[in-house]
Amino acid sequence: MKTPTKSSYHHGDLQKALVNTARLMLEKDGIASLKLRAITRNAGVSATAAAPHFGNLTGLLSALAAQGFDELSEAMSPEHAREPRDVGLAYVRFAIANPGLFTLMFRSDAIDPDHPALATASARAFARLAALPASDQSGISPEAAMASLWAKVHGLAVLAIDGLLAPLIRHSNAPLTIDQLVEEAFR
Amino acid sequence: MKTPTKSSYHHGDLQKALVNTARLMLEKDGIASLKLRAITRNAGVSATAAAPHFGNLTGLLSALAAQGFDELSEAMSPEHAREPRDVGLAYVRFAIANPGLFTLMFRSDAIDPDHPALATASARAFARLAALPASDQSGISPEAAMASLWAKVHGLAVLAIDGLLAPLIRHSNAPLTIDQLVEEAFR
DNA sequence: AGACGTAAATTTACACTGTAAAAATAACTT
DNA sequence: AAGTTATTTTTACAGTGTAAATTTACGTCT
Repeated sequence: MKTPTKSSYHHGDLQKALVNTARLMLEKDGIASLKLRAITRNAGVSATAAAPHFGNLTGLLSALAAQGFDELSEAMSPEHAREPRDVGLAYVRFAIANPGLFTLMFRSDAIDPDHPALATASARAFARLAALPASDQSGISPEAAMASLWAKVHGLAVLAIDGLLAPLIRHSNAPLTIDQLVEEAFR
Repeated sequence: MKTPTKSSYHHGDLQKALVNTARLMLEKDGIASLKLRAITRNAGVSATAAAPHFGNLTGLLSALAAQGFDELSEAMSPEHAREPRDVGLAYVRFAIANPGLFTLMFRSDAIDPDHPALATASARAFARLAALPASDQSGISPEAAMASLWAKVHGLAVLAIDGLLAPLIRHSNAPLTIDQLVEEAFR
Protein backbone atom coordinates (compact mmCIF):
# COMPACT_ATOMS: atom_id res chain seq x y z
CA MET A 1 0.00 0.00 0.00
CA LYS A 2 1.14 3.50 -0.69
CA THR A 3 0.47 6.32 1.66
CA PRO A 4 -2.20 8.50 0.09
CA THR A 5 -0.87 11.83 1.36
CA LYS A 6 2.72 11.37 0.34
CA SER A 7 4.13 10.47 -3.03
CA SER A 8 5.23 6.92 -3.54
CA TYR A 9 6.17 6.71 -7.17
CA HIS A 10 9.65 6.82 -8.52
CA HIS A 11 9.21 10.31 -9.70
CA GLY A 12 7.15 11.81 -6.94
CA ASP A 13 3.65 11.88 -8.27
CA LEU A 14 4.03 11.66 -12.00
CA GLN A 15 0.30 11.41 -12.55
CA LYS A 16 -0.33 14.87 -11.13
CA ALA A 17 2.93 16.25 -12.43
CA LEU A 18 2.01 15.39 -16.01
CA VAL A 19 -1.47 16.87 -15.73
CA ASN A 20 -0.02 20.02 -14.18
CA THR A 21 2.60 20.55 -16.87
CA ALA A 22 0.02 19.82 -19.55
CA ARG A 23 -2.23 22.45 -18.05
CA LEU A 24 0.55 25.03 -17.95
CA MET A 25 1.39 24.34 -21.58
CA LEU A 26 -2.28 24.49 -22.47
CA GLU A 27 -2.88 27.96 -21.11
CA LYS A 28 0.50 29.21 -22.29
CA ASP A 29 0.70 27.89 -25.86
CA GLY A 30 -2.75 26.55 -26.63
CA ILE A 31 -4.20 23.15 -27.34
CA ALA A 32 -1.99 22.58 -30.37
CA SER A 33 1.03 22.44 -28.08
CA LEU A 34 -0.30 19.47 -26.13
CA LYS A 35 1.94 16.81 -27.68
CA LEU A 36 2.70 13.79 -25.54
CA ARG A 37 6.43 14.03 -26.18
CA ALA A 38 6.49 17.72 -25.33
CA ILE A 39 4.55 17.19 -22.11
CA THR A 40 6.81 14.40 -20.89
CA ARG A 41 9.89 16.37 -21.95
CA ASN A 42 8.73 19.39 -19.96
CA ALA A 43 8.02 17.13 -17.01
CA GLY A 44 11.55 15.78 -17.20
CA VAL A 45 10.67 12.17 -17.94
CA SER A 46 10.95 9.91 -20.95
CA ALA A 47 8.50 10.03 -23.82
CA THR A 48 6.61 6.91 -22.80
CA ALA A 49 6.44 7.55 -19.08
CA ALA A 50 2.80 8.56 -19.30
CA ALA A 51 1.60 5.28 -20.75
CA PRO A 52 1.37 3.25 -17.52
CA HIS A 53 -0.73 6.00 -15.95
CA PHE A 54 -2.93 7.28 -18.76
CA GLY A 55 -2.61 4.76 -21.57
CA ASN A 56 -2.30 7.28 -24.35
CA LEU A 57 -2.46 11.01 -25.01
CA THR A 58 -6.25 10.96 -25.07
CA GLY A 59 -6.22 9.48 -21.59
CA LEU A 60 -3.98 12.23 -20.27
CA LEU A 61 -6.05 14.99 -21.86
CA SER A 62 -9.23 13.36 -20.56
CA ALA A 63 -7.82 13.50 -17.05
CA LEU A 64 -7.00 17.17 -17.55
CA ALA A 65 -10.50 17.85 -18.85
CA ALA A 66 -11.95 16.02 -15.86
CA GLN A 67 -10.02 18.34 -13.58
CA GLY A 68 -11.53 21.23 -15.49
CA PHE A 69 -15.07 19.97 -14.96
CA ASP A 70 -14.32 19.47 -11.27
CA GLU A 71 -13.22 23.07 -10.92
CA LEU A 72 -16.21 24.26 -12.91
CA SER A 73 -18.53 22.31 -10.63
CA GLU A 74 -16.81 23.85 -7.64
CA ALA A 75 -17.26 27.35 -9.05
CA MET A 76 -20.95 26.65 -9.72
CA SER A 77 -21.56 24.98 -6.36
CA PRO A 78 -24.33 26.34 -4.13
CA GLU A 79 -21.74 27.85 -1.80
CA HIS A 80 -20.21 30.02 -4.49
CA ALA A 81 -23.27 30.49 -6.67
CA ARG A 82 -26.46 31.08 -4.75
CA GLU A 83 -28.88 32.43 -7.32
CA PRO A 84 -29.29 30.97 -10.83
CA ARG A 85 -27.70 34.11 -12.17
CA ASP A 86 -24.53 33.30 -10.26
CA VAL A 87 -24.30 29.87 -11.86
CA GLY A 88 -24.27 31.46 -15.29
CA LEU A 89 -21.72 34.02 -14.23
CA ALA A 90 -19.50 31.31 -12.78
CA TYR A 91 -19.76 29.31 -16.01
CA VAL A 92 -18.71 32.18 -18.25
CA ARG A 93 -16.07 33.50 -15.88
CA PHE A 94 -14.50 30.07 -15.61
CA ALA A 95 -14.36 29.80 -19.38
CA ILE A 96 -12.76 33.21 -19.78
CA ALA A 97 -10.29 32.61 -16.96
CA ASN A 98 -9.31 29.21 -18.38
CA PRO A 99 -9.88 29.47 -22.12
CA GLY A 100 -7.63 26.61 -23.12
CA LEU A 101 -8.97 24.24 -20.52
CA PHE A 102 -12.59 25.12 -21.22
CA THR A 103 -12.05 24.57 -24.92
CA LEU A 104 -10.40 21.20 -24.27
CA MET A 105 -13.35 20.13 -22.10
CA PHE A 106 -15.62 20.27 -25.16
CA ARG A 107 -13.19 18.99 -27.78
CA SER A 108 -14.59 15.55 -28.23
CA ASP A 109 -11.95 14.48 -30.74
CA ALA A 110 -9.11 15.08 -28.27
CA ILE A 111 -10.67 13.52 -25.19
CA ASP A 112 -12.65 10.38 -24.45
CA PRO A 113 -16.13 11.18 -23.07
CA ASP A 114 -16.32 7.64 -21.67
CA HIS A 115 -13.18 8.09 -19.61
CA PRO A 116 -14.41 7.26 -16.08
CA ALA A 117 -13.14 10.34 -14.24
CA LEU A 118 -14.20 12.63 -17.05
CA ALA A 119 -17.65 11.11 -17.40
CA THR A 120 -18.48 11.53 -13.72
CA ALA A 121 -16.95 15.01 -13.54
CA SER A 122 -18.85 16.31 -16.55
CA ALA A 123 -22.06 14.66 -15.37
CA ARG A 124 -21.76 16.46 -12.05
CA ALA A 125 -21.22 19.82 -13.74
CA PHE A 126 -24.16 19.32 -16.10
CA ALA A 127 -26.33 18.22 -13.21
CA ARG A 128 -25.66 21.55 -11.54
CA LEU A 129 -26.96 23.23 -14.68
CA ALA A 130 -30.00 21.00 -14.82
CA ALA A 131 -30.83 21.96 -11.25
CA LEU A 132 -31.36 25.54 -12.32
CA PRO A 133 -34.94 26.49 -11.50
CA ALA A 134 -36.81 27.03 -14.72
CA SER A 135 -37.82 30.66 -14.82
CA ASP A 136 -40.92 29.75 -16.78
CA GLN A 137 -41.85 33.12 -18.12
CA SER A 138 -43.76 31.64 -20.98
CA GLY A 139 -45.36 28.24 -21.02
CA ILE A 140 -42.24 26.34 -22.02
CA SER A 141 -41.14 23.11 -20.44
CA PRO A 142 -38.42 23.06 -17.78
CA GLU A 143 -36.12 21.20 -20.16
CA ALA A 144 -36.58 23.82 -22.83
CA ALA A 145 -35.90 26.62 -20.35
CA MET A 146 -32.81 24.87 -19.11
CA ALA A 147 -31.51 24.15 -22.61
CA SER A 148 -32.05 27.78 -23.58
CA LEU A 149 -30.16 29.07 -20.58
CA TRP A 150 -27.30 26.66 -21.06
CA ALA A 151 -27.05 27.43 -24.76
CA LYS A 152 -26.93 31.15 -24.18
CA VAL A 153 -24.33 30.93 -21.45
CA HIS A 154 -22.26 28.40 -23.38
CA GLY A 155 -22.48 30.50 -26.53
CA LEU A 156 -21.28 33.57 -24.68
CA ALA A 157 -18.37 31.58 -23.26
CA VAL A 158 -17.32 30.14 -26.60
CA LEU A 159 -17.67 33.36 -28.56
CA ALA A 160 -15.83 35.30 -25.88
CA ILE A 161 -12.93 32.85 -25.91
CA ASP A 162 -12.72 33.11 -29.69
CA GLY A 163 -12.52 36.88 -29.38
CA LEU A 164 -15.68 37.35 -31.39
CA LEU A 165 -17.55 39.29 -28.72
CA ALA A 166 -14.86 41.88 -28.12
CA PRO A 167 -15.58 43.91 -31.28
CA LEU A 168 -19.27 44.04 -30.45
CA ILE A 169 -18.57 45.21 -26.94
CA ARG A 170 -16.10 47.77 -28.22
CA HIS A 171 -18.47 49.23 -30.79
CA SER A 172 -21.32 49.52 -28.36
CA ASN A 173 -22.40 53.06 -27.54
CA ALA A 174 -23.75 52.11 -24.14
CA PRO A 175 -21.09 50.58 -21.89
CA LEU A 176 -21.33 46.81 -22.20
CA THR A 177 -19.68 43.91 -20.40
CA ILE A 178 -19.92 40.15 -20.72
CA ASP A 179 -21.30 39.97 -17.21
CA GLN A 180 -24.20 42.15 -18.31
CA LEU A 181 -24.88 39.82 -21.22
CA VAL A 182 -24.98 36.90 -18.83
CA GLU A 183 -27.29 38.67 -16.41
CA GLU A 184 -29.60 39.51 -19.26
CA ALA A 185 -29.99 35.83 -19.97
CA PHE A 186 -31.45 35.32 -16.51
CA ARG A 187 -34.35 37.75 -16.80
CA MET B 1 -4.07 33.33 -68.53
CA LYS B 2 -6.18 30.37 -67.72
CA THR B 3 -9.77 30.12 -68.70
CA PRO B 4 -11.86 30.61 -65.60
CA THR B 5 -14.68 28.26 -66.53
CA LYS B 6 -12.57 25.29 -67.55
CA SER B 7 -9.77 23.61 -65.66
CA SER B 8 -6.29 24.41 -66.75
CA TYR B 9 -4.03 22.68 -64.25
CA HIS B 10 -2.18 19.48 -64.77
CA HIS B 11 -4.57 17.62 -62.61
CA GLY B 12 -7.79 19.26 -63.53
CA ASP B 13 -8.51 21.67 -60.75
CA LEU B 14 -6.44 20.44 -57.88
CA GLN B 15 -7.37 23.40 -55.74
CA LYS B 16 -11.03 22.47 -55.69
CA ALA B 17 -10.34 18.73 -55.73
CA LEU B 18 -8.31 18.95 -52.56
CA VAL B 19 -10.92 21.03 -50.76
CA ASN B 20 -13.64 18.64 -51.87
CA THR B 21 -11.86 15.51 -50.70
CA ALA B 22 -10.98 17.23 -47.43
CA ARG B 23 -14.63 18.06 -46.93
CA LEU B 24 -15.71 14.49 -47.60
CA MET B 25 -13.16 13.21 -45.13
CA LEU B 26 -14.23 15.83 -42.62
CA GLU B 27 -17.89 14.84 -42.54
CA LYS B 28 -17.09 11.15 -42.77
CA ASP B 29 -14.29 10.71 -40.23
CA GLY B 30 -14.13 13.98 -38.33
CA ILE B 31 -11.60 16.76 -38.00
CA ALA B 32 -8.91 14.46 -36.62
CA SER B 33 -8.74 12.72 -39.99
CA LEU B 34 -7.75 15.90 -41.83
CA LYS B 35 -4.06 15.07 -42.29
CA LEU B 36 -2.36 16.63 -45.27
CA ARG B 37 -0.88 13.34 -46.42
CA ALA B 38 -4.22 11.56 -46.16
CA ILE B 39 -6.00 14.28 -48.10
CA THR B 40 -3.48 14.29 -50.93
CA ARG B 41 -3.43 10.49 -50.94
CA ASN B 42 -7.21 10.35 -51.28
CA ALA B 43 -7.03 12.93 -54.03
CA GLY B 44 -4.54 10.76 -55.90
CA VAL B 45 -1.63 13.19 -55.87
CA SER B 46 1.68 13.34 -54.09
CA ALA B 47 2.01 14.45 -50.47
CA THR B 48 3.37 17.89 -51.30
CA ALA B 49 1.06 18.74 -54.18
CA ALA B 50 -1.01 21.05 -52.01
CA ALA B 51 1.86 23.33 -51.08
CA PRO B 52 1.90 25.52 -54.23
CA HIS B 53 -1.83 26.16 -53.84
CA PHE B 54 -2.36 26.46 -50.10
CA GLY B 55 1.11 26.74 -48.58
CA ASN B 56 0.49 24.40 -45.71
CA LEU B 57 -2.27 22.36 -44.07
CA THR B 58 -3.60 25.43 -42.26
CA GLY B 59 -4.01 27.14 -45.61
CA LEU B 60 -6.01 24.25 -47.02
CA LEU B 61 -8.26 24.03 -43.98
CA SER B 62 -8.72 27.79 -44.03
CA ALA B 63 -9.93 27.56 -47.61
CA LEU B 64 -12.36 24.83 -46.59
CA ALA B 65 -13.60 26.93 -43.67
CA ALA B 66 -14.05 29.88 -46.02
CA GLN B 67 -16.26 27.73 -48.20
CA GLY B 68 -18.26 26.91 -45.12
CA PHE B 69 -18.79 30.55 -44.27
CA ASP B 70 -19.82 31.24 -47.85
CA GLU B 71 -22.48 28.54 -47.68
CA LEU B 72 -23.62 29.77 -44.30
CA SER B 73 -23.98 33.30 -45.68
CA GLU B 74 -25.96 31.93 -48.57
CA ALA B 75 -28.29 30.06 -46.23
CA MET B 76 -28.78 33.21 -44.15
CA SER B 77 -29.21 35.52 -47.14
CA PRO B 78 -32.38 37.64 -47.38
CA GLU B 79 -33.72 35.38 -50.13
CA HIS B 80 -33.64 32.28 -47.97
CA ALA B 81 -34.15 33.91 -44.58
CA ARG B 82 -36.68 36.69 -44.55
CA GLU B 83 -37.47 37.21 -40.91
CA PRO B 84 -34.82 37.36 -38.16
CA ARG B 85 -36.12 34.05 -36.90
CA ASP B 86 -35.21 32.44 -40.21
CA VAL B 87 -31.62 33.63 -39.90
CA GLY B 88 -31.27 31.85 -36.60
CA LEU B 89 -32.90 28.73 -37.97
CA ALA B 90 -30.58 28.76 -40.97
CA TYR B 91 -27.57 29.13 -38.67
CA VAL B 92 -28.44 26.17 -36.48
CA ARG B 93 -29.64 24.00 -39.33
CA PHE B 94 -26.43 24.60 -41.25
CA ALA B 95 -24.41 23.60 -38.19
CA ILE B 96 -26.37 20.40 -37.67
CA ALA B 97 -26.29 19.50 -41.35
CA ASN B 98 -22.52 20.12 -41.54
CA PRO B 99 -21.22 19.42 -38.05
CA GLY B 100 -17.61 18.85 -39.03
CA LEU B 101 -17.41 21.88 -41.25
CA PHE B 102 -19.11 24.14 -38.74
CA THR B 103 -16.76 22.98 -36.01
CA LEU B 104 -13.76 23.61 -38.24
CA MET B 105 -14.98 27.14 -38.99
CA PHE B 106 -14.52 28.06 -35.35
CA ARG B 107 -11.38 26.04 -34.58
CA SER B 108 -8.90 28.88 -34.49
CA ASP B 109 -5.90 26.62 -33.91
CA ALA B 110 -6.50 24.69 -37.12
CA ILE B 111 -7.24 27.60 -39.42
CA ASP B 112 -5.79 31.08 -40.00
CA PRO B 113 -8.36 33.81 -39.32
CA ASP B 114 -6.23 36.22 -41.36
CA HIS B 115 -6.38 34.01 -44.43
CA PRO B 116 -7.80 36.40 -47.07
CA ALA B 117 -10.67 34.28 -48.38
CA LEU B 118 -11.59 33.15 -44.90
CA ALA B 119 -11.48 36.62 -43.42
CA THR B 120 -13.82 38.08 -46.03
CA ALA B 121 -16.14 35.07 -45.93
CA SER B 122 -16.51 35.09 -42.17
CA ALA B 123 -16.92 38.87 -42.12
CA ARG B 124 -19.78 38.58 -44.56
CA ALA B 125 -21.51 35.92 -42.49
CA PHE B 126 -21.09 37.90 -39.28
CA ALA B 127 -22.37 41.02 -41.00
CA ARG B 128 -25.56 39.19 -41.81
CA LEU B 129 -25.94 38.48 -38.12
CA ALA B 130 -25.19 42.07 -37.20
CA ALA B 131 -27.93 43.21 -39.57
CA LEU B 132 -30.51 41.46 -37.43
CA PRO B 133 -32.97 44.07 -36.19
CA ALA B 134 -32.60 44.42 -32.46
CA SER B 135 -35.85 43.32 -30.92
CA ASP B 136 -35.34 45.73 -28.07
CA GLN B 137 -37.78 44.33 -25.58
CA SER B 138 -35.93 45.82 -22.68
CA GLY B 139 -33.78 48.91 -22.81
CA ILE B 140 -30.66 47.14 -23.98
CA SER B 141 -28.39 48.41 -26.70
CA PRO B 142 -28.58 46.97 -30.23
CA GLU B 143 -25.12 45.45 -29.80
CA ALA B 144 -26.18 43.70 -26.61
CA ALA B 145 -29.32 42.37 -28.25
CA MET B 146 -27.34 41.13 -31.22
CA ALA B 147 -24.67 39.50 -29.07
CA SER B 148 -27.34 37.77 -27.01
CA LEU B 149 -29.06 36.39 -30.07
CA TRP B 150 -25.85 35.21 -31.64
CA ALA B 151 -24.67 33.59 -28.42
CA LYS B 152 -27.89 31.69 -27.94
CA VAL B 153 -28.03 30.47 -31.51
CA HIS B 154 -24.33 29.60 -31.54
CA GLY B 155 -24.63 27.84 -28.22
CA LEU B 156 -27.52 25.75 -29.48
CA ALA B 157 -25.51 24.83 -32.57
CA VAL B 158 -22.41 23.82 -30.64
CA LEU B 159 -24.23 21.88 -27.94
CA ALA B 160 -26.37 20.11 -30.52
CA ILE B 161 -23.29 19.05 -32.51
CA ASP B 162 -21.67 17.72 -29.36
CA GLY B 163 -24.77 15.66 -28.69
CA LEU B 164 -25.40 17.40 -25.39
CA LEU B 165 -28.86 18.62 -26.25
CA ALA B 166 -30.25 15.26 -27.28
CA PRO B 167 -30.68 13.91 -23.72
CA LEU B 168 -32.53 17.04 -22.69
CA ILE B 169 -34.85 16.83 -25.65
CA ARG B 170 -35.39 13.14 -25.01
CA HIS B 171 -36.26 13.59 -21.36
CA SER B 172 -38.66 16.41 -22.01
CA ASN B 173 -42.28 15.62 -21.22
CA ALA B 174 -43.60 18.13 -23.70
CA PRO B 175 -42.43 17.41 -27.27
CA LEU B 176 -39.33 19.49 -27.94
CA THR B 177 -37.24 20.18 -31.01
CA ILE B 178 -34.16 22.26 -31.66
CA ASP B 179 -36.15 24.43 -34.02
CA GLN B 180 -38.45 25.32 -31.15
CA LEU B 181 -35.48 26.29 -29.02
CA VAL B 182 -34.27 28.56 -31.80
CA GLU B 183 -37.65 30.16 -32.27
CA GLU B 184 -37.88 30.80 -28.58
CA ALA B 185 -34.70 32.87 -28.82
CA PHE B 186 -36.45 35.25 -31.18
CA ARG B 187 -39.33 36.23 -28.91
C1' DA C 1 17.67 -8.44 6.92
C1' DG C 2 17.41 -10.38 2.38
C1' DA C 3 15.11 -12.28 -1.68
C1' DC C 4 11.19 -12.02 -4.47
C1' DG C 5 7.41 -10.09 -7.15
C1' DT C 6 5.50 -6.13 -9.05
C1' DA C 7 4.84 -1.55 -10.52
C1' DA C 8 7.24 2.39 -12.80
C1' DA C 9 10.19 4.24 -16.04
C1' DT C 10 13.48 4.00 -19.89
C1' DT C 11 15.27 2.30 -24.11
C1' DT C 12 14.45 0.83 -28.58
C1' DA C 13 11.85 0.48 -32.68
C1' DC C 14 8.36 1.50 -36.18
C1' DA C 15 4.83 3.65 -38.79
C1' DC C 16 3.17 7.79 -39.25
C1' DT C 17 3.02 13.13 -39.80
C1' DG C 18 4.17 18.20 -42.05
C1' DT C 19 7.05 20.58 -44.89
C1' DA C 20 11.47 22.40 -47.06
C1' DA C 21 14.50 21.80 -51.22
C1' DA C 22 15.70 19.99 -55.55
C1' DA C 23 14.33 17.76 -59.69
C1' DA C 24 11.11 16.71 -63.29
C1' DT C 25 7.08 17.48 -65.91
C1' DA C 26 3.56 19.88 -68.49
C1' DA C 27 1.54 24.13 -69.85
C1' DC C 28 1.40 28.76 -71.72
C1' DT C 29 3.59 32.69 -74.17
C1' DT C 30 6.10 34.81 -77.65
C1' DA D 1 9.32 25.87 -82.20
C1' DA D 2 11.82 27.50 -78.20
C1' DG D 3 11.95 29.40 -73.81
C1' DT D 4 9.74 30.67 -69.59
C1' DT D 5 6.74 29.80 -66.01
C1' DA D 6 3.67 27.20 -63.13
C1' DT D 7 2.58 22.71 -61.39
C1' DT D 8 3.75 18.32 -59.53
C1' DT D 9 6.89 14.70 -57.86
C1' DT D 10 10.86 12.96 -55.62
C1' DT D 11 13.79 13.09 -51.88
C1' DA D 12 14.99 14.22 -47.31
C1' DC D 13 14.55 15.46 -42.46
C1' DA D 14 12.79 16.52 -37.99
C1' DG D 15 9.11 15.45 -35.14
C1' DT D 16 4.98 12.73 -33.55
C1' DG D 17 2.29 8.56 -30.87
C1' DT D 18 2.72 4.24 -29.14
C1' DA D 19 3.86 -0.91 -28.85
C1' DA D 20 7.47 -4.14 -27.03
C1' DA D 21 11.28 -5.40 -24.43
C1' DT D 22 14.44 -4.03 -20.87
C1' DT D 23 16.00 -1.87 -16.80
C1' DT D 24 15.15 0.23 -12.40
C1' DA D 25 13.22 0.86 -7.93
C1' DC D 26 9.76 0.01 -4.66
C1' DG D 27 6.93 -2.72 -1.40
C1' DT D 28 6.16 -7.12 0.76
C1' DC D 29 6.82 -11.31 2.91
C1' DT D 30 9.22 -15.02 5.11
